[in-house]
Amino acid sequence: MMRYAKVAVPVPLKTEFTYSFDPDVMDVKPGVRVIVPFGKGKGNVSRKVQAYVIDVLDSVKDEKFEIKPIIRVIDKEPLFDKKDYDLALWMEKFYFSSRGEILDTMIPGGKKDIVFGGLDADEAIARPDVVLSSEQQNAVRTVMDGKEGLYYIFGVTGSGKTEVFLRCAEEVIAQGGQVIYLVPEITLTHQLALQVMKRFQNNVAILHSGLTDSQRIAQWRRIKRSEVKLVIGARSAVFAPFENLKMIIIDEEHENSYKSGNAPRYHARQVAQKRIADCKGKLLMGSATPSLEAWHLMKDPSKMVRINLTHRVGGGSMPKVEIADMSKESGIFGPLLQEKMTRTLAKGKQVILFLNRRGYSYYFHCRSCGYELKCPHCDVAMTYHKRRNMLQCHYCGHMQRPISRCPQCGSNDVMYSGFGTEQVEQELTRLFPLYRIARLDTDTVSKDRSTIQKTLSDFRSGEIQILLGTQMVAKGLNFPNVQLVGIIMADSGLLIPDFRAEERTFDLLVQVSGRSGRADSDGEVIIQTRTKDNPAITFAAKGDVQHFFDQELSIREETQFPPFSRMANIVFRSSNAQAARTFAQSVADNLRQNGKGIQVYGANECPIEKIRSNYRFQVLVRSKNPADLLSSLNKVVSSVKVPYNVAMDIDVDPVDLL
DNA sequence: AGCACGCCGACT
DNA sequence: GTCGGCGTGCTC
Repeated sequence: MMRYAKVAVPVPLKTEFTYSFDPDVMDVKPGVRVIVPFGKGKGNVSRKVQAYVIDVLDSVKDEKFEIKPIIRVIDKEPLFDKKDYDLALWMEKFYFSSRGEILDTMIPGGKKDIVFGGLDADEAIARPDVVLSSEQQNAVRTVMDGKEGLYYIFGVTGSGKTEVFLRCAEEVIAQGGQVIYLVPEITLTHQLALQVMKRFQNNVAILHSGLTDSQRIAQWRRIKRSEVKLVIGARSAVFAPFENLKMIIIDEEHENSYKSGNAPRYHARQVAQKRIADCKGKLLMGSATPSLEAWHLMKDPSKMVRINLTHRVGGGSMPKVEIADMSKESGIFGPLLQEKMTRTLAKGKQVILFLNRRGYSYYFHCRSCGYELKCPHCDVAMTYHKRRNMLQCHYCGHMQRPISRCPQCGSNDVMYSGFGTEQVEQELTRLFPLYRIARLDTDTVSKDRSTIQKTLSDFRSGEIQILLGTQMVAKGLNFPNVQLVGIIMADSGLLIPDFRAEERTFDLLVQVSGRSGRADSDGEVIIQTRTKDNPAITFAAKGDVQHFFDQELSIREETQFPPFSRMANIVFRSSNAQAARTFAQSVADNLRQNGKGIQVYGANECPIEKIRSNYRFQVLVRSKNPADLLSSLNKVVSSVKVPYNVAMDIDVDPVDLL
């Protein structure tokens, strides 16, 4: 007798599909993965996809479609249970994704996080015998003796948050609980993994990017069988299927990598909150620069308990920060930074330089007709890479030969302007010919992974004196001999049309500054900027984190931006601009008419109007009440029919609006 | 999403 | 004449 299985397929369809199987031949039960034929495939044969078994039925009412048989069963034992599935359903409602795609994200072996990493850990995992400062001890006690709920370790860079996290984890485990420890993608390295492994021995499972699918599944099973008590991993580790979960730790809570950029656009912090509420556990987060969402919650201790760590533990103190006004300068290095570099290097100390742009130069611009060169597929300027002698689009990767005359009017009066790390490196070799310089950005690293480790160990040993890089040098580095950090262009992120531009700039400045003076009291930071009065810059220079966040928070309150409202960004994309615009407009109208308690903006072009030859429009929806936002979106989304040539992507709680 | 089918333009 | 562009439809 045939039986039937309801399965979820990893496609953006919110329906479950029914397949048949012979129970004498196959052991199909809820929670296992199966391979099923699905839709049309190459050469008229259905394509085979991995699907997730939700339910098993004895009979099925007469359906008008053909029921195909399951091809094979992948797992002997279930990989997910009712609780995991319930979480998937919660996410389906919350993030407007499909259960199939969500399960595919939750469970290893499906879609994997594309992770790029390899830096040293910020605060090397201390030996367990290390003596905690009284602040740290107090932090551990506050968390462990408190009741279930949300806790935040707000501590300056280098204040020993990691050690507090690990002590709390140890205590929870000692009490029989299980712990998930989330770190930003970039932090999860072999080194950190080894150290955590040493400390927690065989009680730990590490979900990192280097694992193969089968290794990931093996780790997942160990978690499910409670063979381990601690999981450490990036964003998706928040789904680790512990039966007795009691604590989730989120290190560097403000990091954007906790928000997924595609398919189920979930935020790990949000999912963590949900899981913690369900299991009555504790959510422990920490950062030197909290997200405004967290900062807002901390204002009310009944919602989130804030614990301050005010001192550096490595013997260093906070660096002295100076702003260098570049509004009247034309070069890359102003006199102040150049002079400080000369002095620092002469003392035998090291320098880190930060610039958030790679490549050689940015804008190709014709001075006679005003033409600006853009990528043919994207609404983005092409970047010139000198070593490769190529123009490259940093969005789609398109490359073309550089040009020397204007393609529009033929004039030779053209120029490239704006500089990136490649040009800075060239300038450095000219200015400081006696020192060894290394550049760390995706261009120098993508070649192979070992270069990054080599560069860092050469820097640590002092063989390299100047380390120049993008985001990659902004966080996670802890080099005691670094006494000067130079931020070459602090305002580069402020021009982006996004309500979080200042918050992000501030975070970055504080984090980069934190690389200086880790081991002594003479650390210095020079912030070069053309907008010296911007609050993100002035507050970062003063190291005044609290006042910046308070001020930013009151602006958000006045303007009713998050965290004082909830937002969704609906993006419509199509190779046919008119189709995208028309449909976006109709959804916007529909929302205005049928939504309740929401504000609707648009439809408008996205700030980046075109990416990969897709024209993009957006509708922004916002509400004071998250339930109104979700129900309005739900009502409209389920009633509209998305045209076949338009893709609609709903991003709830977006981290950027580009 | 991913793929096939089917109908119109410009090319070895 | 065919190759291939993208508009349309469907997935148990």
